[in-house]
Amino acid sequence: MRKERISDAVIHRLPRYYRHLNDLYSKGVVRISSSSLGAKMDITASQIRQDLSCFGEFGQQGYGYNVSELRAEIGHILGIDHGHRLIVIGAGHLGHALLQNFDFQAVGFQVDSAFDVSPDLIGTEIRGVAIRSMDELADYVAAFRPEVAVLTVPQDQAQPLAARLIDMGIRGFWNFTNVELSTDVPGVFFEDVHFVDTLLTLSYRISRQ
Amino acid sequence: MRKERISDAVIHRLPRYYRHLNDLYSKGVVRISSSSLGAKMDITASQIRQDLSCFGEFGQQGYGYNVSELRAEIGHILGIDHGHRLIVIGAGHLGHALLQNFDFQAVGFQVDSAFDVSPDLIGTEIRGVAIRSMDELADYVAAFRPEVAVLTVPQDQAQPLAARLIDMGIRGFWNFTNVELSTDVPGVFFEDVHFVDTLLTLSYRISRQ
DNA sequence: TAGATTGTTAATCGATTAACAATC
DNA sequence: TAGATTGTTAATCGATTAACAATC
Repeated sequence: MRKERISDAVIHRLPRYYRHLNDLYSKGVVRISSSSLGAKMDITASQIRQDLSCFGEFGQQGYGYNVSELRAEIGHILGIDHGHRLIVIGAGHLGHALLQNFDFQAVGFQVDSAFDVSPDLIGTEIRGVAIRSMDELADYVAAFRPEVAVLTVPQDQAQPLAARLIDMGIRGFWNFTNVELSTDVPGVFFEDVHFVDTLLTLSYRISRQ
Repeated sequence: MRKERISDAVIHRLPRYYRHLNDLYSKGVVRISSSSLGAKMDITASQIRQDLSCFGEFGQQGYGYNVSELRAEIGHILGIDHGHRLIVIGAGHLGHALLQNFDFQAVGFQVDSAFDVSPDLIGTEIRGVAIRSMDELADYVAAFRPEVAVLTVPQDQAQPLAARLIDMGIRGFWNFTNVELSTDVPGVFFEDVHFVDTLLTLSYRISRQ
């Protein structure tokens, strides 16, 4: 039974399902039951079946789920087949690390340009991605209409830059600065990657016994 | 009323409280009520008071909370005053970015060494942190007994490396590789920073209207 | 057919919110 | 003192788990 409103709890489990199914797929596993997937992921079979039922019926009684099929379905739910265009703003160490290591294509994002203010970087290329001047940003966005921007810029620039980008039509922010971005423009989404939060959670855990 | 068992939901909100209190503190705000903090953080005042009550009584009726005091209390709860020692394993782009940009000291971690296999990197220094050969790892850990390791190594090395480090006595992992680490040794904690999960969440959101 | 496993409904559990007496 | 706001108890809401008929 498809659900109207999907809870955040479910949404946040989807990428993890996708990751585990990818893993099974790459190992050549053909079918899996909710109970064995649950064992692998350390969650209940019930939860898996409940979660999936929000989006459709992907299994078969007595058999379980076809790994390749379910992987494709969840990928589709996550929108990896939309071919979203993405730009990277800030090509310092972190931006560079992402461009160098992160497989944007594998999750359906197309990147061909990053932007920075440093004359040393402008004109260079990282893994086929051109680093352009921030002066070109507006023209580029107007011409190629990317939907998502990755922000790896200094903290104090993040919010005003986001505001500018929203005006230009950017609808998603993968934000690596340590500020929480916001807007009153509807249909704009932020994913803040707060490194410090996860390290503090770890600190909390190792600090008590 | 202090709680026995603190739920994960509460634990995961603590770093965010800390971040916001830090922000208020740096702006010179002296006191804040649960309702104005709630407005700033977009959660209910009730939730804030419930969360804090797991750890003690930090407010005052009719007044609210002293920002500096509450910040210190939450910092203490998170263990930022433990002076945990930390090492970085892998000094590629991401490791480099972290060493260059991330303020470990501000959250109470001491770092003086990173480890890598690349001869080009071994012997160099990033922001005062020495990059050493992986061959020195065992001796270093035995001598200085760091508690936390940051993993920014290739995927296939992550799990065996973690096993080795656990044997050496490492109890916390800040894991940037795209694999979920595990162990049956008790008292060892993992914080996986799965970049791809947050980007997929963003993808999900921008993909439906 | 018999066994396995689904999707879904119902039961349980836990987390969030509301209410309020206590008190600064 | 009067107003504000806490910490906590009780009420509500939502998420997780259990159970099971349906069926491959």
